Amino acid sequence: MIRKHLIDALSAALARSGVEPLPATIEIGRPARAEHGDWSSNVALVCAKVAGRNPRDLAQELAERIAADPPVHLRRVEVAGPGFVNFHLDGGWLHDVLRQVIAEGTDGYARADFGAGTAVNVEFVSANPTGPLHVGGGRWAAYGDTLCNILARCGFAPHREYYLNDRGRQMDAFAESLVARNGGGEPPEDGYHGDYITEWAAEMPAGADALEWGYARARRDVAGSVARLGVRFDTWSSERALVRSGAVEETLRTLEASGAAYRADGAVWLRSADGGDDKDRVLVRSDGEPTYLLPDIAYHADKLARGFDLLIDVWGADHHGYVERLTAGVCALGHRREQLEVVLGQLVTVMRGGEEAKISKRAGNLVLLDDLVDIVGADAARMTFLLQSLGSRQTIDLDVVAAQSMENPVFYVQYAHARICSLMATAAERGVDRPPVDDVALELLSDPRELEVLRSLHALGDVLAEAARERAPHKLTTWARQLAGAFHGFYHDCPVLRSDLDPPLAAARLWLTEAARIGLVIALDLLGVSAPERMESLAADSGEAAE
RNA sequence: GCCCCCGUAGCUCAGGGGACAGAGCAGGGGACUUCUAAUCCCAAGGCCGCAGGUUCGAAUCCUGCCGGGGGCGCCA
Repeated sequence: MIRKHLIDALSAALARSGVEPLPATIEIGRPARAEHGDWSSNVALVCAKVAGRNPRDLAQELAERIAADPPVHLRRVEVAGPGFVNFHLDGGWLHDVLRQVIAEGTDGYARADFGAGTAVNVEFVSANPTGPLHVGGGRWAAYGDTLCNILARCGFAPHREYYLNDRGRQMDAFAESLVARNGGGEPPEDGYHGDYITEWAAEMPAGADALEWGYARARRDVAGSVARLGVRFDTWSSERALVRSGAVEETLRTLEASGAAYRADGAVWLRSADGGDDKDRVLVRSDGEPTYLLPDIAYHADKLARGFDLLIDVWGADHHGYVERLTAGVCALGHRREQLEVVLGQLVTVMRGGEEAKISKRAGNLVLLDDLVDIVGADAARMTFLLQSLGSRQTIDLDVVAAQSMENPVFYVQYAHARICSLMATAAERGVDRPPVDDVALELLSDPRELEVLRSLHALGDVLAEAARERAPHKLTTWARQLAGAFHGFYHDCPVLRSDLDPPLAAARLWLTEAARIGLVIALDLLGVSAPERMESLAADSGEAAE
């Protein structure tokens, strides 16, 4: 709202100053320092060169024109630094924000439609169905799920998908290991040696097909683990089913027919080097077995055939070398490069007992996602994964996490929400009157603490759009912490229900509190973290309280 | 050798062209007869790995180096 008014004013001033061509976009931002005003524009700096003007002079001229025909809420406009045009506003623009938050509520506020209904398939986790999910899998689960939540709020139509590599050598080794343990023996050398194999083998009914049974067992286990984090997949795709359907063979035929694949040395190769890869890659080995790549290409073609406009794959960074060949294969089938986007996440390092816990399903020294959730709870676990960008490696020290679980930022944010609920409950108890927001004198909200909460709420729309566009859900986490901080500060300095408070101010503050609640609810919901109405006591939750 | 990611306060990390770089934790000092102190405030803490370049402006973009992690198979 305010942004549009200011940009319009700048645009008009530029036109009247004879600057042409007018810049394609005029950007305004929120300066870091209060003395630089509420909003700031660099247009004069950007335009100075093409306009053949001195930036400060141009900025001065723009400022004068704007002052002569001031946009709403403008108090004064100044030129600063090398040529910034700084807008100093009255608090009214923030009171407008408050009205908007209240009017639009948790469903409507900060909702965008730039996704334009784009059907986007987000594939994440996709760990092999040969065992329980380890801690690292939680990062992909939390990331993928929250990304989908954010995309949905921005107008996309996301679909959560898990791909199961349920055939091949490792599945055979997994099945053999189950059979061996079931018979009281040792798994083969290259089999799976974890304790869970022994446990699962004991559960396996006599006469069961170990591969089928083990697959179902593992899948159920993974589904249960991610469900504890609040993650549910819309589709579990099976590689075996894909093979059975003939889609893999058909993909091969299509690639060969178009010349994208060729035979050499007894194998079938993909001309991936033409698509930007280092070299051509084998699709079918000389012994007739397809490599990983061929069914993967078929799988991605299948996803596109199911009507998705965009595929987002969330992979561990250890697979980065695989991106180009898959992309080349998908493009060779006639799809556009932009339809497949691979997000690479750095791996999670788990520390235990002061040293790195090497994660290997085969060796069996797993640190399970379930273990982490047992220790810190689902909310703290999920928040932990969403704290930092996927590009930076995450180290989870189980000892530290257990010892400091109460210091997890999730409680800071949840506490803000709980405080609000408590405030509202007290207000209801005391029968405090809260007239409709339109009847309340919001201009009474002028304390820096109050305005800070409103500024924070205003930023949510931008934060969400950025998080969606950059596939960076952690930006929302950062925002939630910021809003919670602003609210805690407000709560501390600005009494809402104190008896000596003027009723009009109390009413305005109650609405401000309600707006903060709306912001927190939106963020916590998108992050997949609960918004408790009260915090459980500290003592009851001392580390091993596993629910 | 080539490719990808990272290097910011003692620690864990935000910030990823805009003005004087932020938060949490640890450590120092304060604030509860009050709507929950899981909170708040103050002080302290930085050649933003190094060196060049682009730009009116670089922690941010480009190049090179250094350091850490990962990947370079007719494995998955």
